[in-house]
Amino acid sequence: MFRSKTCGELRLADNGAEVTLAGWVQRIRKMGGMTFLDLRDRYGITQIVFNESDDASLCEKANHTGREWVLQVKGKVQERSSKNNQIPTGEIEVIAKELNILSKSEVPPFTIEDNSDGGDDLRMQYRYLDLRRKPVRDNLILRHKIAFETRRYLDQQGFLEVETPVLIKSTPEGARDFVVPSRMNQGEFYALPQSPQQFKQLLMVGGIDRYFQIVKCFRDEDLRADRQPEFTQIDCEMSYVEQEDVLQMFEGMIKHIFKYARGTEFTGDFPRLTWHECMKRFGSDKPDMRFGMEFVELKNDSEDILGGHDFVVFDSAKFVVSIVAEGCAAYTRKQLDAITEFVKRPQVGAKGLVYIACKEDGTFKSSIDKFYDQDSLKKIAEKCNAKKGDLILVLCGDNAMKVRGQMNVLRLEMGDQLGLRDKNKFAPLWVIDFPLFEWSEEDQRFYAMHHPFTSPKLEDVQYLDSDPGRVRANAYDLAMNGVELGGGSVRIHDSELQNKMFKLLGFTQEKATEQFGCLMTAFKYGAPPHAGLAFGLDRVASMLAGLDSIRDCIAFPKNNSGRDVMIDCPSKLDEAQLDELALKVDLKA
RNA sequence: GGUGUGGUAGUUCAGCUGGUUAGAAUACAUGCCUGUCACGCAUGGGGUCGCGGGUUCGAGUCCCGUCCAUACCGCCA
Repeated sequence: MFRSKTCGELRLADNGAEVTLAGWVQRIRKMGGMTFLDLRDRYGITQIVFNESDDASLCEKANHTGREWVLQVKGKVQERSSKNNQIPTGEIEVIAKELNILSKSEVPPFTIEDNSDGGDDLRMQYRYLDLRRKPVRDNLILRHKIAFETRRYLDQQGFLEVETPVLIKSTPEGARDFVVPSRMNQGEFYALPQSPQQFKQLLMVGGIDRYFQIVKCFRDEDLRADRQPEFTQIDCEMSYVEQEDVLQMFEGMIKHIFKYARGTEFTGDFPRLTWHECMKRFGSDKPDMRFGMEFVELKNDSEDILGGHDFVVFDSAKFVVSIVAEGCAAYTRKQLDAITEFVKRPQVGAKGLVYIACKEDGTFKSSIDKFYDQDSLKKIAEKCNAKKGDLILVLCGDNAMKVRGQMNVLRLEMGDQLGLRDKNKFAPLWVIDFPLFEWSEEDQRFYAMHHPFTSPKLEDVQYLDSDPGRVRANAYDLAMNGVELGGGSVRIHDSELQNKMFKLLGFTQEKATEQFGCLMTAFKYGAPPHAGLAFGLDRVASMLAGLDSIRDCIAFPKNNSGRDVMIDCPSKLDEAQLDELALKVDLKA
C-alpha cells in the first residue's frame, strides 16, 4: 500500500497517529529552518512539515521538489500551533519522517489551482492536469451522482438498463450521421446512433416494458456551448402508458436527482404550458420561467391599439409585441442605444427598437413622441401593465413567429441585465401539445417536428389530411431556466397510422420500408402502446453545477470545431487503412 | 457557410492618434527567512507581438489575406 490515509481525511482526532500519505505537491512554503508542503489528492490537501532541526537532509530533499511532483510521505499527525479554518484538515499537520519521490514533474503549463491562470485552450490541451483542479473534479463528482441517482430511481421504478448497438444503420432524416466504413462489407457504412430511438421501441415490442439507458449519442452538426458531437442521454421508454404517466414518472426522476445529487427540493408539481401558449407569452419553446416579463401584443390579427397615429413603422407591421423591464425607465440614451444595437445584430435581426419610459412623475418619454401624445402612450402603458419607473420595449414585424423569436432573445438579455437569472434558482416547465408537423418554407413541405413515430392527439387525427399544420402531437419537453433538458412523445403503435404518417411526410412506400422497415414489420406482431423520453445528461449536469457550458462537466470534451485538442483528433488515415476499407480521399481544392 | 470578439513572456493580460531598449502580475530559478497556509523580502532568466503580404523613413499598433480559439446565426427529425 502506498498510503494509509488520503490527503482529505485526517482530523484532530487522529493526533499522534503514524500515517503514510501520497499525492501531488500543491505548493511549498520555505521558511528558512522549516518547510511547509501542501500535499494534494482527490480528497483534499494536507500540510506536511519538514523541520531542519529534526532532519536537515530530509528538509533539504523536500525543498528541492516542485509543483505536481508525486510524493509519498510517512510521518506523525500533530495538532497545529496555528490552525487554518479554511480547509477541513486545517487543524492538523503531518510531521514528515520519510519522503519518497514517486514521480517528478516538469513545471505545469498552467497553475493547478482553484482559480487557475490557464485559458480554456490550454486547459483542454492538458485536460488531465485540469482534472486535478477541484472545480473540475467537483463537476465530475456531481455528474457521477446524477448518473448514480438516475439508475437508483429508475431501478426502483422497475426499469431495466439495456444496451443498444453503437454501430447501426444510417437514416438521412434529421441530423447528420457520423458514419463508420465497414471493412468486411466494402462500400457499406455503419452510422453511429443519434439516439437509440428505433431500438428502444423495438425493446417495447420485445416486452421489456420499462427500459432505460445512459447512452452516448452522436450528431455530426456544428457545436455550441451546449452542444457536443458526442453527448450522453438518459434514454427511457415505457409500455402501456399515456402521456400523463410519463410526465409523472420523469418529473419524479428529476425531483429525485435534484434532491439526492444536489440537495435541492422542488415544491409542488412542475407547471405545464402548451407549446402555443409558450410561443405567445415567451416566444420560445423553452422559456426561462425564473422571471416574468411576459409578452404583451399591441397589434395582431384581431387587435390594434397603435393605429391612427401616422407612424408608418407600426401601421405597416402586421405584428407588434412588447415587454416591460421593471425599474428601467431611467436608462440613459447610451444604454437604450446599446439595447437597440443588440437587437439589430444580424443574429437577432430586428429592424429597430421602440421604447417607452414610464417616468416617476407619471409622464412618458419615448422614441415615438412625435407620433403618440401622452394620452396614447398612457394607453399603451396600461395595456402593458407598466408601472411608474418601468421601461417598455417594443418590436414589430410581419412574421409574428419571427418577431416573437427576436423578443425572446431581448427578454433573456434584459433578464441577464436585471440579474433575474439566478443560477441557484431552478424553474422547471413541461411544454406540451407540440405541433406534429413543422412547415419548411425552403422545401415547401411538412416535416415531423419531433420524429415520424410521434403520435398525433386523438382529437386532432381528423385534421391529418385537411389541415396538417393544426394537428397537435402527444409530445412534451422539459424546459428549465431556458434550457431544454429533455423531451419525448407517445409513439404510434398502430402500423396503419404509422403508414399514414410516412405518407404525409412524403415517404414513398419503398423509402419508408428501406429506412424503417424493421420497425414497421415489428408493429405487425403486436406492439404495446408505448411512450418515452430522453434527457440530456450533460445539460442536466451543467444545470445542477451552474455552468454556462456543458464542456465543464465532460471529462474530455471536443472544442468548437469538433476537435479533441488533447489527443489531436480527428486525424488522417494511412494508405493501408484506406485500402483495406476500399476508400479514397478526394479533397476538393 | 456567415457575423462578432480575441491571438503580445510558461500563464493571464496592458500597450493611446504608428516613433527610444515591448511592460505588469503571476509562474519559474537562486539567495535570505522556524509557524506559513495567495507567506514575505531581494536578485535573475524568459518575447519570431499567430502566420503571410502591403502602406510607411519607421508597424505589436494601420490595410489585405490566412490560420487558430471562442460566442452566436444557419444547422441540430
